[in-house]
Amino acid sequence: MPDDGDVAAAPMGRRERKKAATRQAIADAALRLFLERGYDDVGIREIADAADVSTTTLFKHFSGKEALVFDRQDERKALQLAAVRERPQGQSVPAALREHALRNRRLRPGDEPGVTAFLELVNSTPALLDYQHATWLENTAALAQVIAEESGLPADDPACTALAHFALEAPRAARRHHDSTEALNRAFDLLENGWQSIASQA
Amino acid sequence: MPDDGDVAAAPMGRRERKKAATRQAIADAALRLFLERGYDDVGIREIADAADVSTTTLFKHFSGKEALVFDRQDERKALQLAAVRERPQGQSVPAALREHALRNRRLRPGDEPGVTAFLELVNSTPALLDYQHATWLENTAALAQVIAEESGLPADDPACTALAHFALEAPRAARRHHDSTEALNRAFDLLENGWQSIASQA
DNA sequence: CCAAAAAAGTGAACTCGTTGCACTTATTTC
DNA sequence: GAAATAAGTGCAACGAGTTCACTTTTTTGG
Repeated sequence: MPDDGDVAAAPMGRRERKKAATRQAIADAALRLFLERGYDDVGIREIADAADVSTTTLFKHFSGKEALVFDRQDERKALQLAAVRERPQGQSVPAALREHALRNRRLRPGDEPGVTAFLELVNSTPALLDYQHATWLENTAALAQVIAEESGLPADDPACTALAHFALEAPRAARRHHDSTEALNRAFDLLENGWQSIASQA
Repeated sequence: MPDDGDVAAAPMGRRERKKAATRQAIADAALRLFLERGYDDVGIREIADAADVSTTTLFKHFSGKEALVFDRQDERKALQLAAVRERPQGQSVPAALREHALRNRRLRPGDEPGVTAFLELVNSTPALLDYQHATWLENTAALAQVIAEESGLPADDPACTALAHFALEAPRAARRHHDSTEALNRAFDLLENGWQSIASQA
């Protein structure tokens, strides 16, 4: 309680700071337990106990068990939109999406050790893969709009939604193959070739 | 024991017939209750009671609550594969998939009244939409193989998986737009145009 | 400065899908 | 006809998620 060591980062009241701290404590406890013993073998009540809060409080901060793991998906979404908006001159929209997808694939050796363990956790837990994909797809509308802007097509052209949706699905389609890089490339070949005839009508 | 509507089925023993009857009783009770009061407002125990079985028995016949609603998805999958295999001469694979998708869209006027109510139930229940889509996607591998056969591409070419996956996703992408027919067509335009350059390499 | 609103947190009880267990039938097989 | 096999039973339990009535803390404004 007597915690006066202010680091003065943002203009936050005490209340907001405490709230953020509670949230962080919960997320940290959850991630630690999940990494130690696996997602399915850790219960909500255990997490709440470890973070020293009640389950009620936990659910006021997170919408569900899966949400405990993905605390920062909004950033990923924004990065994807930026990748399209700020693509090199002359590069097509699907080409930019391809590049971005390739760049953000399951990371290679030489990342922070925590990151590897995190991805291992996600990739080995069906419930987490599903949740991640579902939230990833929420970017469809925003991405479709960016695509429309960048292509000069009407904002509500269903072709933009289609490209957005397919681009977001591509990683999941590639997941079935041993060589995920080639699979991803083939999927984007399809989209890139198909998009040419659509974009040329604009 | 009422006569089975099934045509020329294998010689069923009494045991198998009773099992099938129990299964049907459960499915019937479930659908009736769901249509009467909505999916979320009917519990498993209620359904078991209505079908006069125990919940244990219910779960020996169906893998979960959602499976009670979709008793015959295998047929739909087989029909899609057939639509590609038996497409008209000279029609491309994605064109056949487009036709099939358009033909099987929801709610054309003039079908049996039960069908309309059923689709209404599914389309208004997120849990059912998700489940339906998940099982629909299970057709990806089979569809990819048919595509490979029909295109002369290697059986494990990721491009086939990509086209299969995207074609199965197209209806979901189109769902966001008011004019779902146009949206579906735009999505398949993308795939059809893109596929030309891939298929021509075979 | 202090009362009262607002927000965070609590703990327990509850719903609901789902599973495990020990058990009883009914049917098939030898 | 006995033994193997499979269907079905009833009940208790589990865990995720939600709700409720309640306490504590922080903010606000007269």
